[in-house]
Amino acid sequence: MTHLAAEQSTTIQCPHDFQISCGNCRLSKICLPLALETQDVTYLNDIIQRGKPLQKGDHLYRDKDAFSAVYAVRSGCIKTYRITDDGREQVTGFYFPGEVLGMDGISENTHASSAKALETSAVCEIPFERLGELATRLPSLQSHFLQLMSREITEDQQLITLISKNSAEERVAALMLSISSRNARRKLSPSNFRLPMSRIDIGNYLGLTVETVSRVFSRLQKLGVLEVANKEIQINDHEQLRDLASI
Amino acid sequence: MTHLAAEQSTTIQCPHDFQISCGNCRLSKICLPLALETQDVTYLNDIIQRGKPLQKGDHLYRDKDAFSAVYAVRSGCIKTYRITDDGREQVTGFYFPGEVLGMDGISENTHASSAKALETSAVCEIPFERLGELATRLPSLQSHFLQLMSREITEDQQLITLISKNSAEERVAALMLSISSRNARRKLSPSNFRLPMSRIDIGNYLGLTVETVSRVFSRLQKLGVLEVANKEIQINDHEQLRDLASI
DNA sequence: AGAATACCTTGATACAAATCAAGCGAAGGT
DNA sequence: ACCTTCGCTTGATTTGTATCAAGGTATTCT
Repeated sequence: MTHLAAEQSTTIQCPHDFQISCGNCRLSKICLPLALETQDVTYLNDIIQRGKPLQKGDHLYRDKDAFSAVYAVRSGCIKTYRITDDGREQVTGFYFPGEVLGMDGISENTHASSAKALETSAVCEIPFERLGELATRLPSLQSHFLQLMSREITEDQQLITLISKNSAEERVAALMLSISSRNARRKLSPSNFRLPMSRIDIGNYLGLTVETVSRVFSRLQKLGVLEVANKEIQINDHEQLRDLASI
Repeated sequence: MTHLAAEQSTTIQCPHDFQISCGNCRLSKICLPLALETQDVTYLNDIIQRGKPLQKGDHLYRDKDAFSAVYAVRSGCIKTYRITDDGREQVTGFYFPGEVLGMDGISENTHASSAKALETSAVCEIPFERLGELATRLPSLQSHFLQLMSREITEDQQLITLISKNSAEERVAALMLSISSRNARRKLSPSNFRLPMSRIDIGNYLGLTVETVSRVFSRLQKLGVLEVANKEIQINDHEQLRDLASI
């Protein structure tokens, strides 16, 4: 939760880069109003702490940790998850650069889930208290933050629907399309990407076992919809994939 | 969305009653800070519109409707749901008196789900714009509203976990326990209540078919955990029900 | 009151995904 | 370089829930 030393800020520049590299992404909803209304970007540096570097497997926060900040992903990928009473893991989300996580801690002042880096990642810490102070002065910041939370709600509800109404094939196809479109938003290839998460994580997110996920990938490959080489995914036919996802 | 005529305010008094009858419930999180900080309850009347009466089957809002307010349930029960691409219904929540719904509309300015009364109900309309204005002046109101949204997120994530990791029996048991504890919060019997929703709704909420829900109720009754007479539920053994829900 | 309709229950069967099992390849540690 | 571990794939079998089917009960409407 501490400010990182100055010499690290050269490699992880935050938050300036966001506005340049992610002008159209989720995070811009927080950064942009600040920049626009104050006409002073240094203001941003004041509220958003410099990037926290995380190694693969590091926890950003754990279930029951005190809540003090939300986090914007700068690079890499973070998964959030809960552990059920019988010890199994439920992945509740994958967060890519430009996306914000940690809002689950607001209601009880402790986090209701854990967040773990799936690969070497950097996040920006946005101290909640200062965000609150600032929001009272900048109504647009407040409304953008509410939008962020509301989006989290609708996305969770989409996942509920996906899990309870769709087949294994539809679920996997939908996730691939989701990652694809999030890549597109980041100006990356929507057809060619590396999955940062394991098959187990995918299964735990979609309510499936590893074996089923693996079989679905094989089936989709046999159909020619996509090619999969371990973690490398190449989508050959977006149209057909959308049909299979029935979205 | 309009203020109701004055003569109706005698039967549906709002929001005074909330603070008396639901001092410990969710809604208090919105009402109380207002009352405490202003020392003037009429202030509340200014922001919270008088109750909207709804008949069974009436819609409070529909998917894609313009978003202008959130709603606090005053009496009755409201379900929220989405329609999937193939026409099936996914119930995303049941809202009892003292609970707030409609936050899904904030991100896109249109509702992402529909809300329908399961029985004769009354709700309070809380115009979002005025809530926002007021929140900039009352930081505690703002933080309470954020808490409300955060709780919605954690509850949705609990449902995700329930659906993807638990058996039919566990899901139904968990729902019964949830309704039971929400009744307790309203000072109603936690052991004896009437279900406002149909078996179909329960199934659509828990990701099960009607038949499975019905079979589970029969099984639980055979075990002596609860007694079910159509919509009347009597929980005989909370302990055992918790075990069955594995919560 | 009686008919029509919606809702609920129970049984038989089918099926998709879980589980059990085994082998393979890549990565990490000594 | 070898061994161990972890992650991924594929096959055989089991199982929980969906589906199909039919009858019963409550509710609504005329």
